[in-house]
Amino acid sequence: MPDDIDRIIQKSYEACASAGVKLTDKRKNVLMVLLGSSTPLSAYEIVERYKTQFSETLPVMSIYRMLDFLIQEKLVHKLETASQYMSCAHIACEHQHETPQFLICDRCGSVKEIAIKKHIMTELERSIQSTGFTLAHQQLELHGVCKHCQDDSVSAN
Amino acid sequence: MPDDIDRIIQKSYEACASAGVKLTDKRKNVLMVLLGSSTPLSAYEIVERYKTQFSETLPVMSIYRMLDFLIQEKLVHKLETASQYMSCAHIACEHQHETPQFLICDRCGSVKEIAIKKHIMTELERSIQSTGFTLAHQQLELHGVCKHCQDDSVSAN
DNA sequence: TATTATTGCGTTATGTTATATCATATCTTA
DNA sequence: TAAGATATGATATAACATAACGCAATAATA
Repeated sequence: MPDDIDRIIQKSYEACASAGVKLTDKRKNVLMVLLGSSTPLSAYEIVERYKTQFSETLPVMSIYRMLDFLIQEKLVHKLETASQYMSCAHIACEHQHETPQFLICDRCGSVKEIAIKKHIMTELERSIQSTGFTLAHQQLELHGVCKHCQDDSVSAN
Repeated sequence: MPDDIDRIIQKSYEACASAGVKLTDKRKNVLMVLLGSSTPLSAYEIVERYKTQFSETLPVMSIYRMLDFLIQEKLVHKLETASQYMSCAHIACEHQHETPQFLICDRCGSVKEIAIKKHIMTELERSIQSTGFTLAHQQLELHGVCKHCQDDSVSAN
């Protein structure tokens, strides 16, 4: 896992470099916090973890700014329905990013980022455009219960 | 328009009656506030409008409770991505409610509630289920720019 | 109709998420 | 190294939301 993280960080540096922006130490650390979490985190939770992991207390304001940066560079997603932030699952992938679709487990809070099939998205878009509406950032957030939690509740019976 | 509202309120009473719950005066008034607004409102905005329309100041806490009730009875939707509330566009319709899909204009704040095509939703669901995930409340919120605002920005050029 | 239970709502306090504003520090580059 | 740009810190406050407790109105039932 740490190997993975190193590789993702490496890729992140490259992405920022080619966009002409800088992945500062603190921005990188915020990204590391998110990479190290199995669930998305709120800005305030990031403050907590940052303190634990890096022995430094950052003001929330700074965290929000760094999140803005990371979101801009598509290294982090914001889950609007949960007010939480998570690292993009595809930083180290070679392929282009597609429409992100998030499956949010309302029981354990875990989130799975899956790519929505192109043709479904195309149809969706078409049905939207017929109303004269133009989509901005396409992102779907769907709430439910993940496989793991379903299994748990079965075995609990 | 007032006729429409009367009819919707009437329908709402019936829906609550058959669900065995009560649409109190205040709950009804909150619904009226939402019905009278062309855009979704935050809980705090509802407090303001309630004061104006009904000359009575309700605590936010109460508004939240009434909203919870109205949402439960499917008379009101919460837009998670905007933290705002709006009356369901289909209270007075006869047909069953389908997956609500909201097109939220990031420029003027207006929201259009459209029904997503059944087969698109089915496909979406299938691709989700293949991951073991079970959907809870299906609701899509899509952000963009509405036709009206697009036209405005064209004529502004 | 008196008794009790339930429901609806008010009140107060506090938690959570987010942004505005101005100050300071650090990095670039001429 | 000075000038300007970028990044971060500090403080305050706004906006959204819930917890906990209690009272009052209504409903259920003896």
